[in-house]
Amino acid sequence: MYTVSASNTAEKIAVAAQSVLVSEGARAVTMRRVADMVGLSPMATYKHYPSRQALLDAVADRAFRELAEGWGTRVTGGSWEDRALGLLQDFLDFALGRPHLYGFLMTERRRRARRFPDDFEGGGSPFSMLVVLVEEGMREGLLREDDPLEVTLALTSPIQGLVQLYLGGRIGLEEDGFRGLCERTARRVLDGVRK
Amino acid sequence: MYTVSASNTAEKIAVAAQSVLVSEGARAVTMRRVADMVGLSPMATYKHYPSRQALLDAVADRAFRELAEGWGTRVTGGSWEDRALGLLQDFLDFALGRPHLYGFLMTERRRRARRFPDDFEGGGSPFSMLVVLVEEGMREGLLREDDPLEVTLALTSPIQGLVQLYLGGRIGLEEDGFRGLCERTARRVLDGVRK
DNA sequence: CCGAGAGGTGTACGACGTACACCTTCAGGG
DNA sequence: CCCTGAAGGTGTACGTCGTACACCTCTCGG
Repeated sequence: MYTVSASNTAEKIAVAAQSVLVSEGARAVTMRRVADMVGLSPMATYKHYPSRQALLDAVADRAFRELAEGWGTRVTGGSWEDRALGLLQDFLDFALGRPHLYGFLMTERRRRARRFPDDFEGGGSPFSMLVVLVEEGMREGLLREDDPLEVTLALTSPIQGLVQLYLGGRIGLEEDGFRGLCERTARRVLDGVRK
Repeated sequence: MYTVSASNTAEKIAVAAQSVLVSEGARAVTMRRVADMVGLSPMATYKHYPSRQALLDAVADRAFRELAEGWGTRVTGGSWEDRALGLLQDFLDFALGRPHLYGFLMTERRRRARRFPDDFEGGGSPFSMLVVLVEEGMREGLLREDDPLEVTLALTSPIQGLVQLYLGGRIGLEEDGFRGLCERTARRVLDGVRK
């Protein structure tokens, strides 16, 4: 018999940390503040996580797991293009709906996830789902024969670049306008900009 | 008659801050450390910059100005494609050669540069140079008629996305391999991934 | 019963940004 | 000539942060 939930105090701490991270960003996640939210002294946190960094790592893992459940739920049928753009919407929902979390997971996190095929390390990332879709597209003759992983990168990286600009305040568009820009950009990659 | 260099102490401070930023990142730029490098007490810094944030802003401005001098020097002639890929190389030289500075200017900086046509706010950014090239490409019938700004974004944002992944340690390639990936990705955007 | 580990506490240290009061130097107007 | 005020520099101190450390107090298996 193994313990199902070792100690939910650790979980409570992670939940508190995650809520601060989501609403105010990683800088706002202080040990004292998190401990306070859970009703503990700051040092009690260290009985569950050896350091702030370890706590943030745990939060990252939690967040990844939660996110993995939501991917690909928007559009499950329809044309190849509909499904691809559905994944795009899922990704933008996350990036624009939880910008602090996005910034934390995408730009601050080092240490994890190597080898770009993994991207989000879990199997259920939008990246890996798109890889499957790209392979399908090649089989069906919709896409040019090419390295599926690199083609997927060609489709995802422009969105990541645009989101980076948008969240950095460098694109003067409302959210709807920005979503439109992302979709147009995705189509340009599909069809090429060359005559 | 106007002052040519108001006070080079302020400049010395900025230079010191910049060197720390370039070699170790923005987090490592502390007032005490910078002051020490210049041979001042920490509080003396505040006679020249009202806050750490203001100092970092000044460093960002310096860095932008320095960078603007180097763009587009690599390839001035050759085919349209050669010149476009030359700008790509310039950009990668910067991003991979000074990763901390890149991260600071591209992801940490808020406050500045709105309206994506500006991008790097100066006229001499690789973005604005590429806009010119894209407009030329459209005039000459090399590129499909389209919004030049958005087409330029379609060409630059994948690179930014890839660099973000690479600097985040999420792409398991050596620098040369990564540069190759960037070039192949740029070509995929030019030609489209669709059959 | 007891001893150990799990979980909790308060105190304290060193780093940080920076407010504040103070000092020095020096140019220029009375 | 003094005297004033700005420009530039100093040391001290406060509040915040991560976290090391010594300590306490349950609970439970031997």
